[in-house]
Amino acid sequence: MKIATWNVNSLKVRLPHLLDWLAAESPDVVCLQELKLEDKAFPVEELAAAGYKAVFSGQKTYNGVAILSKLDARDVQIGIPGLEDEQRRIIAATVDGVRVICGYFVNGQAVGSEKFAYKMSWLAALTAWVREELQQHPQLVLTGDFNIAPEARDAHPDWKDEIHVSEPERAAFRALLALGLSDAFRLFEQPEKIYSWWDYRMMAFRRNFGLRIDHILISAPLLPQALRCWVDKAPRKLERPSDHAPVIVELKRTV
DNA sequence: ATGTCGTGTTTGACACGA
Repeated sequence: MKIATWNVNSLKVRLPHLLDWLAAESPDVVCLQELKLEDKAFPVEELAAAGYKAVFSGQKTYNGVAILSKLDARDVQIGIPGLEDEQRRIIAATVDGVRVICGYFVNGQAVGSEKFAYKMSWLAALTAWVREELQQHPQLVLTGDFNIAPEARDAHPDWKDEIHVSEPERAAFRALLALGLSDAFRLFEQPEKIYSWWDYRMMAFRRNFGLRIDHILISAPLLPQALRCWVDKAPRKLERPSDHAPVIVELKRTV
């Protein structure tokens, strides 16, 4: 069973990339972020033709999340319960007995800004909710664009901005791990300087000037099932790519 | 190096978010 996350930065623009990638990689579950389209514009039929069901929560221009799956997605939850938020950042569903939470975490813009305060309070609300979800669903995957590079090795050495690498953000990431989750990528030996996002500017991708901010966290009962986890840079090399590359975890599980 | 994208509107130029 392969579970993937990909910030597509406009599903409308990236649909051809996505369909090609689904055909090539055949993931069982795909969490998408930054759809940037309203629900009525979601490409339900194109994805169904590719063999995927979809649940989604979108809005005009910004944000928007979806879970694609070969099997049915059950018990769909949109947004963090109890959190007033117009920004469509969270969708959760149960697929084949695994609770999948797909998140487009707040960017935060700059440490100390109003948006940063929103990021930190949003992270606190998410953490409290995921704690409850874990009690209901021991087999849980929390994945998406976290907009946090957890450790120094997850940021290019020349990264100077504080946002995405600040201590409060990293502490919030560790608080999620402390719920009993593990960063699937770090369960395995990995090459150095593996990132999942590169700014469109400054020829960042060519220079590998990136951050590892897209993550797949898995709960303890799933640990024995984890086979591998990797970043797939192939779609980032195409014409008109998303600024993010997909991340995939493979679980030993029959679907 | 206010650099590139995607989307939207106050639309063929600029604002915003990332």
